[in-house]
Amino acid sequence: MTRLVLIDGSSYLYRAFHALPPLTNAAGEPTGALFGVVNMLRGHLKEKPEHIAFVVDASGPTFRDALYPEYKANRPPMPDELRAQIEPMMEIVAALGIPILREPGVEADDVIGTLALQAAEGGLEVTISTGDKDFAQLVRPRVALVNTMSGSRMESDAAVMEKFGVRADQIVDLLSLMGDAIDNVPGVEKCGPKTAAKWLAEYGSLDGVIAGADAIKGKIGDNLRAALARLPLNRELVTIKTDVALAQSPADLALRERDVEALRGLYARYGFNQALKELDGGAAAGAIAEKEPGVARGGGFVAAAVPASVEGLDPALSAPGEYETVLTDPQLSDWIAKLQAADEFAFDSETDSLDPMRANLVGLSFSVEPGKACYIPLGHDYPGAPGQLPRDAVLEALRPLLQDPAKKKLGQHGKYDLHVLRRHGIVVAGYADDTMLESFVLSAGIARHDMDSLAKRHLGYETIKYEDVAGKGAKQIPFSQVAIDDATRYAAEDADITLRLHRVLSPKLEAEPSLLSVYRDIEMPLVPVLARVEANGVMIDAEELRRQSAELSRRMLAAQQKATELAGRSFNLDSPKQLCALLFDELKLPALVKTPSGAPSTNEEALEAIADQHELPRVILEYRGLAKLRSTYTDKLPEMINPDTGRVHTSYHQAGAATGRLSSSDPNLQNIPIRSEEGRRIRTAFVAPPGRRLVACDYSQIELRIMAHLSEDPALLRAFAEGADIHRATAAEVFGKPMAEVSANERRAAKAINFGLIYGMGAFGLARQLGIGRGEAQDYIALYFSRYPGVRDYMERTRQQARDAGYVETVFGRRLALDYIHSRNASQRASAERAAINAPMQGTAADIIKRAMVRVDDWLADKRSASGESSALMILQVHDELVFEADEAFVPELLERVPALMADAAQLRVPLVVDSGVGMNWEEAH
DNA sequence: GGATGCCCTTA
DNA sequence: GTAAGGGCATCCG
Repeated sequence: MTRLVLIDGSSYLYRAFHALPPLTNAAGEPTGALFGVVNMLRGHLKEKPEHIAFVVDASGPTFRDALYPEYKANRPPMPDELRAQIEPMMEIVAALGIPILREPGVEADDVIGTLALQAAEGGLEVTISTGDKDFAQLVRPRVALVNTMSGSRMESDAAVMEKFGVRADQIVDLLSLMGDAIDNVPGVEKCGPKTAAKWLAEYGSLDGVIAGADAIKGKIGDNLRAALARLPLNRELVTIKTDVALAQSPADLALRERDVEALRGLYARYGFNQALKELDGGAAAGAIAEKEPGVARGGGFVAAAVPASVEGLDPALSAPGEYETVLTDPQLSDWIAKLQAADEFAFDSETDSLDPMRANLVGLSFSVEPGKACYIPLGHDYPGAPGQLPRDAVLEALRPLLQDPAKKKLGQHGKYDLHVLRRHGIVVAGYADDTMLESFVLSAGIARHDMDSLAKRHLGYETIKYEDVAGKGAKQIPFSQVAIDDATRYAAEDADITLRLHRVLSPKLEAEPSLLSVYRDIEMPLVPVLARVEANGVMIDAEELRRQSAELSRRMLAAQQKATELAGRSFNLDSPKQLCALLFDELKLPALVKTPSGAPSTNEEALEAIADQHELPRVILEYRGLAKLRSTYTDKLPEMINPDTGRVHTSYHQAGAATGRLSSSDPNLQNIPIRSEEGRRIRTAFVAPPGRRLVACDYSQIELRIMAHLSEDPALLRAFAEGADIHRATAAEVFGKPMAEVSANERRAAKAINFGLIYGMGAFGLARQLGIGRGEAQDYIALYFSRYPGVRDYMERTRQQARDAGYVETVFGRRLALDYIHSRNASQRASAERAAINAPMQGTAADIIKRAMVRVDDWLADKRSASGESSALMILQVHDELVFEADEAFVPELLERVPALMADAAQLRVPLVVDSGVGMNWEEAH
């Protein structure tokens, strides 16, 4: 069967231009769109189609312009950087031997439509390659659609139905109803793909919908009726023609010989090194290497088109797996023997809950070689479930393996499994590798680290989703109810894929010594430590919180009554929308702040700004503060007490924040209020049990100290060496007076500058923070940099590093990739620059406290009271603070040792200082 | 019931 | 101006 590939050149050029960063070659010529198109073409040529064409729009009007003068009228003019890439693109296409079609007076879409049908009728297999969904209307036998950018492929009515909810022959009607903003074709207001598909399912066709329009209820029905008159025109505009007169027929479109010399020149000129290598080395056509300069920070496009790192992958790593359900003793013995013989094995547990502190074990899976894995069901209890091996006996049989520190184990987010197994009596040792953390260390800032994403990205493998076996939403069933065959496919795959991912990710880490050490020396040792901190949990005085809730309720009610009185009517104080209408429409108060979407904001800043003109804003702020405390904290925390332990157990997410910080959820114990008086009271409910105390140890000004270390600025280093109040010292420098004469206001301004520096601020932000003019803020900043030139140089160095390498690093070598550092969108770019400034400081602080946690945990390990209980437990981490619960008698030893361990967790050019406090509750200890 | 917008809490 | 998680309203399916 001969094949014809029809490439929608214009569509790809535009999409690649917008999807890729503004790459340039050595001469500074823009190459981003070109790069995307060239890789797309090489992908197609790899399939060696016999016939191929690259179709582009000719200049000049077409029949659609005649039909509808506004057609495509709101398209912005082509950017110069894109226009400059068209000629080179045509040269490369020609040199590749691909026929180019450019038909005057006919849009590329119609050329493609006509050729596709002619070819299909002539018996060719046609593939239309485009980023434009409108082409779905052409899908039929022998005509398939492929989008190399999204990686999607539609070759049948069924695929169209799956994507759009209608048949291919209904696509035109669907598009007519939806309209097309890009082409300036207005559809039915508020009618998107879902609504349009629903109507077409009901009425069969556009004509059916038009005829039945009167029966459609609601606002959307009105919208439909308002649009009725233009729907027939829409249909003409969105229909791709299949009968235009063309000079060429499919037979004229044979792929020609490529001009290697011309290609060599072009590739070299535009810096397409990988393509060049393929020309010279004769490597597989279409290969795209991940290491190609520019691609690493190119991000999405290449990864989506052809998963970049899949190239050169051992085929065994992307093949389907063979999975075994272990239901008998001999099978179990077999697998235990395999695990014993393996250097390292992957494991995964299945449970009936996402909360590792409540989950019951339902099954275990293991893998020792790619493609081979087993699932041992232990707790499937649906009616008719096959007999399973007894859970406790299986765990006993596995115990020697799981608890052997010399037996290396591998998982994906294994902290969860460590919890589950510990709660079933197995304390796993030798947990050596975690694919989530491998990915986190390798590509923080550019990738997700969940298994499904990793499998797709690194193996080109589409995993079975949890929803596929257990359903979703209200209909979701617990894993114990999932049929064992389905469970095996899902669960064994998890272990299998984990092992395969490790085979791909591990060598990448080994190749980068600094990343490897972040992974080996910081992240992996932290896993069991975090598991212990989470398992320890914190004791909460639920009664105290309930009292506070009641008190807050009373005050909220009072505020609500006052607000109703002031407004002259009742309204929902929680609704920004109603508030907006009331304050800005009815009461005509000025809307001084806008939300990101452009609506008037009712946030604190906006309300403060109008608080002198009306009493209501102040009352709303009062209500908001109280409501936040109650709903988020005093009501919620008592609900989160684990019934088994009587304590609250947060989850720390180790791959959560791109800078390397931890995040905390369920509940988040890293944002417990402290600034306001009533908020701080919540901390009195974080208590120590009788005979124990809470001890809080926090790093003082750690990020500024890191800034001093990184910038090596003499004045800053000196201030820290002398142990000065850093904000006061900054004020003294900036305002040119002795420390003792710095006013409270000057110190406040200096503090704002110091914080602003850590966040990569500009004059605008500082002005806002201090409530001063931009010019004045700029003067402060200039003054600051004149006193601390080392800091100014460091900031510029960091930006430059981010631009050159596409990433920045912490003191310990952790990297954060900055995808948007070359964005042509100035605000995105500025944002990436601020992140670049902040990440080394925030990230180094995160590295330091992580190292400290491992050391402190190790020190605490054998500290026990006479009764054998731990003398002290690490119970919380809040970015620069560690909280412990300790025997009263052990507190002095803890205070002697822990702050020192924390301070010694890094050797910087300035001392690290750790403050500590002790109390019956967290508020007192702080 | 799920996604999104807005607002607010922390370091 | 950096980094997070989460509650409530609202819109849509």
